[in-house]
Amino acid sequence: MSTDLLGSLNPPQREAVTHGDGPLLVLAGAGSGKTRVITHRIAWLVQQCGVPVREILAITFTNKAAGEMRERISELIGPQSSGLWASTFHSACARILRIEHEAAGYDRAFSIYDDADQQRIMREILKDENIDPKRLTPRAVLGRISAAKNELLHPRDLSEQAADEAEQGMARLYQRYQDRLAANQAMDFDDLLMVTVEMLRRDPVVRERWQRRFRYVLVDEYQDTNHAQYWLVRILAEPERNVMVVGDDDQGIYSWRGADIRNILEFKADYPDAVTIPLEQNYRSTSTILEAANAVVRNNRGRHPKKLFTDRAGGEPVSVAVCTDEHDEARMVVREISRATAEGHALDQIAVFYRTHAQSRVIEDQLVRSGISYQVLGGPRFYERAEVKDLMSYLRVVANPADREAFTRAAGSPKRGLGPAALAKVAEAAEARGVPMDSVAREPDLVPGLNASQRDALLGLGALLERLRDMDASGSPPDRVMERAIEDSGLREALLADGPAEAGLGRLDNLQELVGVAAEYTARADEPTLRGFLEEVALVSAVDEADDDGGRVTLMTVHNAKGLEYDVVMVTGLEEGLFPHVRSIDDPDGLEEERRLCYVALTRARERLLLSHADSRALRGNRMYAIPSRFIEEIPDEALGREDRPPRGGTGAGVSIGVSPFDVGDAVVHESFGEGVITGLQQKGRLIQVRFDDKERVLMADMAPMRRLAG
DNA sequence: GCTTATGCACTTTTT
DNA sequence: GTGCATAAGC
Repeated sequence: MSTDLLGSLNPPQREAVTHGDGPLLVLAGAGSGKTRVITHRIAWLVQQCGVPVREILAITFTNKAAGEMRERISELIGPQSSGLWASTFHSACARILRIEHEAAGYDRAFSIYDDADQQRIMREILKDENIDPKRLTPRAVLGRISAAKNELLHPRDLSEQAADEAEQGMARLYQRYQDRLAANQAMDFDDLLMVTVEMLRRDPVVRERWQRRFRYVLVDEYQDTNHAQYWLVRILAEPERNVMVVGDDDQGIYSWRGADIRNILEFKADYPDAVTIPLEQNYRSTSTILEAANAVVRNNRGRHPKKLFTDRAGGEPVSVAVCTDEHDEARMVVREISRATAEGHALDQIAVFYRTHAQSRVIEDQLVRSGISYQVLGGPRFYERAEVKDLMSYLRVVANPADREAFTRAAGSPKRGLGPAALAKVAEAAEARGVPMDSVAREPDLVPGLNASQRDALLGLGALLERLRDMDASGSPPDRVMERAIEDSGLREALLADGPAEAGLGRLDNLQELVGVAAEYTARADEPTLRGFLEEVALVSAVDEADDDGGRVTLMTVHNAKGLEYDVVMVTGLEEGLFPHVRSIDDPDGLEEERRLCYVALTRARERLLLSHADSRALRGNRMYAIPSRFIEEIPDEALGREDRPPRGGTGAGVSIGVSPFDVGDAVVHESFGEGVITGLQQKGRLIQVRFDDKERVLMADMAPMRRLAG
């Protein structure tokens, strides 16, 4: 068996798999078989070292990756693999917290709040604080709170560090937000990590229990871990230090989410005796694709120098499509998909990438017209659909009576005459008595100021929730509870009654699908519970929702593409200001992250890589002129299969056009936008920012129909 | 309380 | 061009 386990591995892979105890850092380049190394190492630990499967914790970036890992390990070691913990950081923490909820200070049935829940709460807090939501958006505040949590900072820490009034205010908003979550027995995504880490730090009994439990910790995509995740790994691995981290500093693309690339760059400092093993042989891409990707990322400083190689010599040249605008680009995408399928590539082996979600619509339009079936990752998600959230809110409040957000949503849908004003009264009455909203609902006479029909509606809702809770308590599976909720709440009736029949039916189908998901969960789980189901649903990611056997082309942002691979990859919108994005273009670190993002995109391709850019693109309603991304310039001509670049648009790309005729402060007049003032130059004057009456635009210096005003 | 109309902000990336 | 939030009307 051991020969089987190692036979398919190259020497460095084998070294990583058979590494003894102690810290191990695997620097795994793109496509170097890191998943293989992790799965085989787990099998090795179990079979050769006699490590019980339940003592291994494997952390992956998505639930889908975790599922695939479990599958592959099961192929290696058989049914005992079912005892393995392979999950994301967030899922692992949620699971630990359900068990240790008392030590953590939460109900066992705590709710997990998603982005929409967070926004709603923050909007209300800002309103209550009389803060103009235009001056300070809920999103911005939540971003700051998230950053603080990732650094394991509490409101009081923020308050102590505050340098001015504004920061003091932020600390206050953070505190109010936490109070609100606590009142609902709820955690947001960041809390899952932070609460777990703090519990482990605070409580030696709990800490030792989990340290003994997980004697081996393996972490994938380590370059994208944040401070909280870093500490979680460090604490769990502390006594025995059997920690293996796998990552690639060239693929760190989540710094904006608190990921700290230093975690991987400084692993050796944390664990001086760590063994470092580089995996540099790429098994995925042709050498041409690899050459292009390497050439781009080589322009970054502050990275582990490495040289990926492959023995898949040659391959098709990387091609660059120059399009007139985004519609032209979309048609090109369709043509290339048709060409690839005609040449024998399956649709599910073709992917289209873009920097921002907004770019997907135009491409989707063309795909629909051509009848090519596709899926969009991270678009409007199933679990974010209104009717799905409505149904989920019934289940959430059944599982966690303290969850007022869920109660409020359930009460409002379907319409039963309970509006915001009435529900505020219910919340107030619940607050005053210190009981959940639905126990107030069962005694509506306690709520002052309601009319008779509202009291009836509340009574009915309270009774329904009680029935559903009884079902759950007596062991009815989640899908049965759900069916009852759809019927008795009137959701079904409301969906059938309102709007065009097809729309209502479509939404009802979504609810049926949700019931199906629950039934599937019930069949699969060891101990199916409503709580367990809700948790699973709360933690699904965009990539988890993808299906890869549908025979469809997949569209996604480059961020979503991490860890995936396709025969044919198209990277669209490679334009200055879009990719690299304007928001990072003037910041050296931001620009390097954009470049890593580009590296991730290019290295997803196995056989064929197509890049495209458009001369003009409609953005936020107005049309912008664009020049090709510098990342295209960074790809050597040989990889593009040509000695000379084709001439384009008068001036050759990559050729300096000399001194811009415009300078900051110049007054100008544009053929269609009228008079304006130059406010900035980018790209050595090739791009100019102009402030017109209505808004600021970025134009190409040598193409815009514009001249300086004399004077 | 609910439905419809208008305006305005949106677009970086997400567990 | 869109979707969302607030405002006005029923």
